[in-house]
Amino acid sequence: MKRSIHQNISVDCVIFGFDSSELKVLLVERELHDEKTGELIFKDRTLTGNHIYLHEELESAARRILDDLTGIDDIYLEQFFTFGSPSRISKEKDKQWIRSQGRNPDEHIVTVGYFSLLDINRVEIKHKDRNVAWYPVGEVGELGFDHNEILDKALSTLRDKLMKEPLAYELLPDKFTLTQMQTLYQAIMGVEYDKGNFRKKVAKMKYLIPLDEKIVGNAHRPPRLYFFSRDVYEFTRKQLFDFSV
Amino acid sequence: MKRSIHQNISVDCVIFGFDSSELKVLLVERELHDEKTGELIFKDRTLTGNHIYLHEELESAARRILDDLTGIDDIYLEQFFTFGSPSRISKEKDKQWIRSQGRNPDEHIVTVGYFSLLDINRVEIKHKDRNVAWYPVGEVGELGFDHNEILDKALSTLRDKLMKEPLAYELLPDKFTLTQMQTLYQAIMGVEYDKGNFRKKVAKMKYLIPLDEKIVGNAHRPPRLYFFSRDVYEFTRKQLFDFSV
DNA sequence: TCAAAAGTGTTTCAGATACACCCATGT
DNA sequence: ACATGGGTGTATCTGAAACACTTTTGA
Repeated sequence: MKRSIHQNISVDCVIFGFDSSELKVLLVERELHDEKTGELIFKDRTLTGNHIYLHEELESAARRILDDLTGIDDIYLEQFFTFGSPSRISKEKDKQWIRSQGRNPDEHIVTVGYFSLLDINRVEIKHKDRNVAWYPVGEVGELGFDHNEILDKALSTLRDKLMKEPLAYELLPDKFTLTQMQTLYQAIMGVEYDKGNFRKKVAKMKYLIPLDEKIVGNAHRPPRLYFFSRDVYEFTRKQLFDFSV
Repeated sequence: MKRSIHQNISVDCVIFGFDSSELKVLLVERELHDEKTGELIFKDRTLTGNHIYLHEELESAARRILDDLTGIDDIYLEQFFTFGSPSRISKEKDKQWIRSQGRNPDEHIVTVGYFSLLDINRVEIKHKDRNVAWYPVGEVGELGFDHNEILDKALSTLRDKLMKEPLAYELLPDKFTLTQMQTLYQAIMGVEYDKGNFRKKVAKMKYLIPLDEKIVGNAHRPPRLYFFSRDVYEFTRKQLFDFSV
């Protein structure tokens, strides 16, 4: 069965990953070749996105894209902003690209931005027909369409949320060390934290549970592993809520 | 010149106002009458919204709605979420209503939510063909479509933003007293604040500038008037930014 | 002169910050 | 034994919160 799509509505996904030192984003390579000569006209990168189907939930459309790309279906996902400027497609190369896809570059397409967080090591990126790779968020260069703007907005939303919710575990392995976690916070927030104070804060978060396991073979004192307990988190959140005012 | 519209994309505006004691929202009355008998089938309220034009900025579409309704064109406006569930139009009366407008209730319409803040006394609501009125946010009842959900999301976004930015002045008259401001915060946040502590905080906000003017005739000690200086605000924000790590 | 709202000052307490120090491991 | 990152403890400072108090007006 073939489903019809919304011509004017798409979803773009900003997929963040963390590789133990840097925050990275998943980008798709875009190459335009001359139809006749096969000569390369340009080569750059874009976020991953797609049109939504008629009668499809926005979030489902985003999950569909993520699943296609990563094969994982339980990824953290969050809508952050909708971009609908008519000048979203204004650069000449974007128009060329759209024409090469048999589509009309003068269409006015509104796109709903989602960002997702995942442990970079969980994923074996599916190549399919296009090249997909991780890029440090600070070194993405000029992306296609308005995707630099979309990435920036995703990043600032991520920073805001990270200050309010313990999202770090979404980007880290199931078991992680506090140094990994601190590095992650520093990479995303762009600031340095005091080790002692950072750990004191974590100690107050009862949903970050220390294990007896340790990592050995580091040529240093082996660090303790922690994991995030969703149960405890939900429970303490409810408690907080109940007693507020 | 007639502009074509996007069939599947609309903008909904949650317009907040404050009347010196309560937070209110602007709603449009919706009445459906039987075509033949003229008998009233139902009567309820909805937010204000409309389809966007092809090649129109989302924010412009929202401003167009606001301007039509209030005649004011410099209103604070902020996108907060996009609603695209295919079940947005599922209640029978919503379908009836849409049919009565000559439209198809099975269309899948994605709507971008904006909320705006304005001094309730600035506005002389234009009636046009429909009844428009202010309702306390806690007493809106069951709205049409998914508009209760949209209103809730707008409210929680407003609360979040109010904790980070001095938005209060958007809802207050140009000159306002600190008691008015405190009442506003309490109305929106749903908590009580200590008078002394509230004023201490305000004293630290250099962009809230006390005037020599006072309001007389209150049968009490006349309160001092304050106003919000955007210039000072921008300046101190930049300063803060410059010195942050 | 009294009621009521405007406005100020003081004390206390929790949490943030800075920073010094000890611990465990591989080389 | 020592370098290095892991991990803990303590002193200080800031700001939030609680609350008592004074001031100014109209009635």
